[in-house]
Amino acid sequence: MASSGKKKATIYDLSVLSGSSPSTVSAVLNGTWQKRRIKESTAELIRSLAETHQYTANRQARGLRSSRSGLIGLLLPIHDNRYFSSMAQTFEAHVRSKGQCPIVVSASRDPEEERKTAETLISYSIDELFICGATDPDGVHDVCEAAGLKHINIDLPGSKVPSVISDNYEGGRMLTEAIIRHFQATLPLAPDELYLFGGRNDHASRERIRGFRAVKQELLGADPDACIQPTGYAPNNARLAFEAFYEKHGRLPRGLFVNSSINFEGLLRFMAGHPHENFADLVVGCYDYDPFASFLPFPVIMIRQDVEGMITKAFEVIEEARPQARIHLIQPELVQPRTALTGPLDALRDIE
Amino acid sequence: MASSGKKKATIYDLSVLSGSSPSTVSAVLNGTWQKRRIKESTAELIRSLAETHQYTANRQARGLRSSRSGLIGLLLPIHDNRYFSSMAQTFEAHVRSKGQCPIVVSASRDPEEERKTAETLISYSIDELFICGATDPDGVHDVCEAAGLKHINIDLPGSKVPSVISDNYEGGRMLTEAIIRHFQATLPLAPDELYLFGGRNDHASRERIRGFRAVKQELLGADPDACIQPTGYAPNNARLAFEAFYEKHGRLPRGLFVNSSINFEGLLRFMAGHPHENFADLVVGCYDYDPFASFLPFPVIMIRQDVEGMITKAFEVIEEARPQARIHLIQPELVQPRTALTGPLDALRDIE
DNA sequence: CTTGTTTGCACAATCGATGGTGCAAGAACT
DNA sequence: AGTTCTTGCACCATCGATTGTGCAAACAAG
Repeated sequence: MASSGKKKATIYDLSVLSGSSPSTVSAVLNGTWQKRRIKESTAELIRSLAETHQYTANRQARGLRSSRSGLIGLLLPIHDNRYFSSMAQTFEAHVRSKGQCPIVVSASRDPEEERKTAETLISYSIDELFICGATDPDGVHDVCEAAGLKHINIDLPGSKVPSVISDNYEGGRMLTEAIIRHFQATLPLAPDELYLFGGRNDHASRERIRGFRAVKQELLGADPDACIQPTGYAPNNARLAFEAFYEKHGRLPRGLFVNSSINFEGLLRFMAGHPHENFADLVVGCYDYDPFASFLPFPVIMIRQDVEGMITKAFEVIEEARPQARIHLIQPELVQPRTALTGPLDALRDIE
Repeated sequence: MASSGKKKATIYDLSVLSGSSPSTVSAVLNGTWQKRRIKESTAELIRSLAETHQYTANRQARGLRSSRSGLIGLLLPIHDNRYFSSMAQTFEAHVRSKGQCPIVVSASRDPEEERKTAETLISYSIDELFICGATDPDGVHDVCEAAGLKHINIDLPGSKVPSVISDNYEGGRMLTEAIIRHFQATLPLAPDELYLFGGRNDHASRERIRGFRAVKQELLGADPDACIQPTGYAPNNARLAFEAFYEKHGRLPRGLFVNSSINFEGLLRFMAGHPHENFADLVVGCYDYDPFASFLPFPVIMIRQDVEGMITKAFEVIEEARPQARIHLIQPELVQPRTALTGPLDALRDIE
């Protein structure tokens, strides 16, 4: 690949060119020169030399010396999903606005991989780590703790440091209620016509399920265990669960609470094998927002988690001196069918 | 945040503990010890000490010395979109399998930001840079070139180094033809009933438009200029264009070629203000695949670009000794309506 | 028992930036 | 003129790992 490049200029090069010492050059270029009483004219000279020689500091050297890197990490389960990708997008904007460099990595919901990934990031001396949706937040905590790295949990809580998460109980309630109300004008739902699919034994799923069951009890008067089907997060497992149900009952439940957009993809895979008409009376509630899903041929009620709110709060909390290991709840938002919300992309100007 | 952490162990700590010199410790731990004729027993001792003290090398120090970092960068326009997020997901898997650390950053389609972001990555001594969907690939090239950094273009081509991109002309043809054929059984399309919306003056859009026009000429016998509406990539600009058309004609064209899923979101925003029934005879072709979009209430034909293929090819090409600045075309795939394809996530096991 | 080899490792310079300390020249003051 | 400040910068150790070089001890050969 193209590599004719001469070596990058260093403070030593500039020190020779300017006739001052490396430390002076360093001070001028990193902004501490006032403190070091460098003459304005000297600074000016060095700055212009740096400009013409396209100097940029070697961050590895700086980081080595200062044991900080300017990197702020975000550990995600996956990239390929609107919820997490908007998390990445929003995170990036925040980090950039602080003049630091975001580094976003995914760890596939694997506790071992989460820890190893954290180790790797630590070996680059990242300054802070945002742990988002980790399967084992406390495992990652131990790794961070041992390295003295500031960190915080998002999306799924840990018990050792503060966590900023959606109010999943309330969100679960809102979504369940919205599904039920959607049927009230016509043929009201029976308790065993409203199922929850997807998710597993994590805090978010448990809270959503708790909200789901509570509202079913309140509004439908019953809450059969069989209506809870935590099939994990893989789309294909969800698909299999839908197939199994369909096989057994000859149809889907009229009301579906789908635990995440990833699980919803499992529903799509199921549907690909069946004609649309089979789902004429279906109402789906999905715990996650996706603009395209909102316009599907059956009513899709969605929950949009407040990603911007969570990231903002997380940055506030992580800066606190002695943060308590408490959970900060961020309210999610109910999104009616056929709604196209704006997202982080709308903050970007479109360069034509 | 939690920071009781003792300092991390260094080779100097281990050298004291083991009674050997730092260089010996270094050699043992980085695998060059055979070459240095270190006794197996010495190596064993050091390895066990490293184990019990949880030693991990400081990559900034290593990178400073060796002027490599183990980081491989991916520069994206945005995160928050299934095409680019699957790019990130796939890229990450490839980099991890090479034992290196992926670093994914977005630059908002802004040429200036693209260059600055590349500069930043370079200051961390990244080893390679994959430039994906850049508005100004050659501008980024100059920055990389000056730093002697290996790089390659993906998705949008540059003229200075190899590029791996979709065959957008062929994809445009396929998609256009599929839209037209979709109407042939019923009431065939007239030339002025098939419009293209979205995209701008970039290579991908130009090629897709070229394919679009060619097929219209071939199959419909005409290709009016007015049918090309390159509204940029922002969803809201696309929405405005649809509104304007609707205002003027009282309806949308029956056939729509939408340049990207982001532009498609603009169509959704337009639709949110109008009842579904208005779009009973609509057929949309979208140049990008999104599983939810594929199941919308009107036929949506999509193009899935071969992300895995592009990334694989890019890794091959970037390793070549003297790569030519040529364009490698990767064939995209036509996706019929109501199709739920598997993606990079399916490679992950689901931990229950 | 001397000379030549091989084995096994230690030493020290180096990557580029940072920041504490020291010191000369000029200004201010007595 | 002598003393004390202040200004303006240079010097040097340091961060942790890599790597070329040198050298003693162990061993083999004659």
